[in-house]
Amino acid sequence: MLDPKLLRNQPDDVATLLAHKNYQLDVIDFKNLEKKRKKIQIDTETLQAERNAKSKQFGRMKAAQEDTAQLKKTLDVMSQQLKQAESELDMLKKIIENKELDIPNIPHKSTPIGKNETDNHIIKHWGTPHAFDFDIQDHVALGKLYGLDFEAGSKLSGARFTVMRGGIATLHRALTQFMLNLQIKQGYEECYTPYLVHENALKNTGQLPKFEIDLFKIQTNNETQAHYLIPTAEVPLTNLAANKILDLAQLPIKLTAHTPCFRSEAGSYGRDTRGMIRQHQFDKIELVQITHPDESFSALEEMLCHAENVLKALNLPYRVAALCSGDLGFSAAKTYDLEVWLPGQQKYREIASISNCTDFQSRRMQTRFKNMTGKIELVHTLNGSGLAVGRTLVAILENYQTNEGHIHIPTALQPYCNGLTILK
RNA sequence: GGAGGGAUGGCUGAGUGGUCGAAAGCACCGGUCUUGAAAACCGGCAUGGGUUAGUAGCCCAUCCAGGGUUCGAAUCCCUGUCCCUCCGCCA
Repeated sequence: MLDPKLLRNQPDDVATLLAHKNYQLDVIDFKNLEKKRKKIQIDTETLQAERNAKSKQFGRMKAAQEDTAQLKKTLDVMSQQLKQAESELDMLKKIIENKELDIPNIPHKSTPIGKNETDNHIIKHWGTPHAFDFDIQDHVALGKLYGLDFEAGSKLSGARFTVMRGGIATLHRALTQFMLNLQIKQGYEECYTPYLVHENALKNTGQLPKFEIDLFKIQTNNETQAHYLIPTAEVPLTNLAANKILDLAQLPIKLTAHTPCFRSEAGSYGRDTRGMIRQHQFDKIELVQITHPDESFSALEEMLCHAENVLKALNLPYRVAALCSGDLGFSAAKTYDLEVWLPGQQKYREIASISNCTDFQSRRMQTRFKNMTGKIELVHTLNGSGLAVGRTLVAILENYQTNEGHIHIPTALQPYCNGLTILK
């Protein structure tokens, strides 16, 4: 959520910034609602103050055994008026709050302005795509040889589900362990969290109320409150700090977790239907940092390095994109994407996304800290992949293939593979 | 699944209808004392919102959440959530 004061005091400036994110803020509507709110709130609070004063007087008179009949009459009337005023105010506040929950974070000034992914800035390349002197295969053809079973996945659960067996399953598991260990070494605390969360957790990180369609919702018969499958571990990890006032000394908090992620992929029909690039369920190592507001942009650079180090250790060529304003996610002020080279597609494909959400999430979930002067301030939250496991597996299959259709296992993963060095 | 107990400020914990935003202790901050520190003593110390030029003042709200009773609710009633203890079941 944006700072309501900023929205109130400089709605036109905010609208301009949001336009860069392809979001149109209805300034006139907003100003009108605010004007109404202000009037009703002042009226209501004045009435409340009067009621409070008279009620106290009532108590005093009662204690002194004076006659309170006249005063009670006045208070009866006031009480009725108040009920109406309060409910009117509540309704208006709800309307405004619901609108505010739909407004995305504003892009940071270092985020390049642009319409869509074609305007992203490629800021760096690492490694060179391997030149193969034979006809290469894509991960679908290669994976099938070693236990990647798309048919079994769709038989069990439909499109966009995959079963992994044998060598592929080992490689996938080795990747998660390798990545987790690396992130722990880079200073993150390893966590295991629930994969089902309440609506509120998703509201805090910005997936709800706007993007419910992207989520899997679980509703059992005897439950009053639904659960949602997490679309990313960003949700449980970031929410660990919800409703807390942290000590300055606790910052930054650095967390990592290996979890499955569940996404309905509504609106991406027909995209990436082949292979395991876009699945309803995939594993990811997530990184989260909770930082002092002054430190968040340096933390973003640091997290980018932490993600890059995974690809470097696996010797996979990649590039880094600074997302333009129009391609930014809902909660992000600035985002870097890591794109790995996929020989099978002759393309760089997103394998990690690292974002600074500034105070957008912390305001929603009330995560604050006491600064040096004892004043309470909102923290900044960041999240990033370290990395998406399924897509890394795809990259390894395609980048490490041989003429015979074998797969070399990267040295960094071999300690986790029970002596396996090659899939053949 | 059955039976009971509970949820109060950063923490512990008192408070069963009015003057309670809330005792006390701990923690924290400032001061006195001290060569310095500790101890002791004195003082300060909840959050959100509104108004405002204001991190001044004033006002409103908040004692798990949502409803209700009442002129008035931390306190009484209803519903929900979460936690704890015992029994049952269970990886």
